[in-house]
Amino acid sequence: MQDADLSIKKDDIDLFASLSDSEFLEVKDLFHYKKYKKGAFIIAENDLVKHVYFIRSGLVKLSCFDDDHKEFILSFAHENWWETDFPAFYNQTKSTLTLQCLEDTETYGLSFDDYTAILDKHSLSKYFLEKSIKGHIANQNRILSLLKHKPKEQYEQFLQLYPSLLQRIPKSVLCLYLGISRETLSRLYKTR
Amino acid sequence: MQDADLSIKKDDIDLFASLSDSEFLEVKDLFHYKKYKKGAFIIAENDLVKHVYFIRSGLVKLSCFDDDHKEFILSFAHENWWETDFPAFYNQTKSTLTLQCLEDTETYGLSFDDYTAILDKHSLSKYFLEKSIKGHIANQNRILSLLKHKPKEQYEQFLQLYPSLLQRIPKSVLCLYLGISRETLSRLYKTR
DNA sequence: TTAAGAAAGTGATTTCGGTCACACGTCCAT
DNA sequence: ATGGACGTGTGACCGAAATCACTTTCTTAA
Repeated sequence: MQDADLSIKKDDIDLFASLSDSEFLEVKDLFHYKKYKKGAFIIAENDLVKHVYFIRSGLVKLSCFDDDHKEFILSFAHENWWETDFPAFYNQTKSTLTLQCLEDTETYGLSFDDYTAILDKHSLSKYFLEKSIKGHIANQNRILSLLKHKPKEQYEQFLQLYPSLLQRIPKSVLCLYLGISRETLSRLYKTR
Repeated sequence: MQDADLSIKKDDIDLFASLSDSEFLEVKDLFHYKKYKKGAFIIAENDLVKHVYFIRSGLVKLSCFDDDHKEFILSFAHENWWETDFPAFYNQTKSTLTLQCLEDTETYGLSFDDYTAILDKHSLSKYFLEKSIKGHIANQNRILSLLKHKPKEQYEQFLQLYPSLLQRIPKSVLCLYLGISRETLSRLYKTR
């Protein structure tokens, strides 16, 4: 294995695009590479959430569990997304959510202190603002389809928005995201 | 009516807090004051969405209508919130959402061009990023309570998070936000 | 190759919440 | 004061989806 494989490169994260070469060299070591196996937890319940994670490759789910251990999926995050338990990250408190890999995945972790530092020093807040707005719009669409609570429409919206994800996510997991039972989901996409 | 009443002051919008007096003078004229009566539309369907609105006082609802004119409420916005039809604002296209006043409300509108300009010139992106992250966390909580779709829990979460809003919003409107029928909402808070 | 487990399909039954219908009260404007 | 608009409460009914129980198919690892 060569050295080159272990060090982060400028086009590994789109965040670096707006930085000069010297700025990139300043910040590159703040991003900590880590590899997880399918099924591994990046964040487990009650972890202290020290990092926000850039997903370099793979697929993860951000979930919440209720009192009877029923799972609900807040979001899927795949290549080029940032994800973490945001309430816990921002307040530097214990997680109430879990972040678990649906595939082998590679991440770059950025600590809270380093995150706040680069916002100020390199005015990268515009980058994160854009990501956040996109997320906000996606969330609103999600809320809308949940409000309408028509299982068929929800499934079809997912199909339309994320056709490529459909192959990567088991139906038994997808239903935890759509908020419908495994059985109705199964019955859905055959009667169409 | 005196002059002073018509001009924007530094503590009218928390955004101005991070600006020096001279910076404030530079940008203050970009914010356009407008007053709406209860029931008025700030954004009607198919409007070109030119502004993002800071709610100075009052209460508005951001809604979506489906094909049979059924209404769904994406969010309520009250004092010190920014609101608009974000997809339409960011792409400068026609609105698919409506923004309507539940009370007499005062707003400061900021145009898209001026918005993008002040992000760069005065690095106010950190301010908007913080607002956006807060919105993101609120949206995730909302998604979670919709996923669980237990009417009782949804109502109780709203009660807990926004107790003061409860008095300002008719039950017949609240149910469009909670995603439950007027009747079940009515039956809910007496059998507890 | 096979055994074990995970994921998915399907029928039967139940239940929660939506819809419909109507009554009641309050607040204005005529 | 009267009529109308609006917001709300409540009963009866019905249907879509959850739940339960079981089978079948697909993975994966020994």
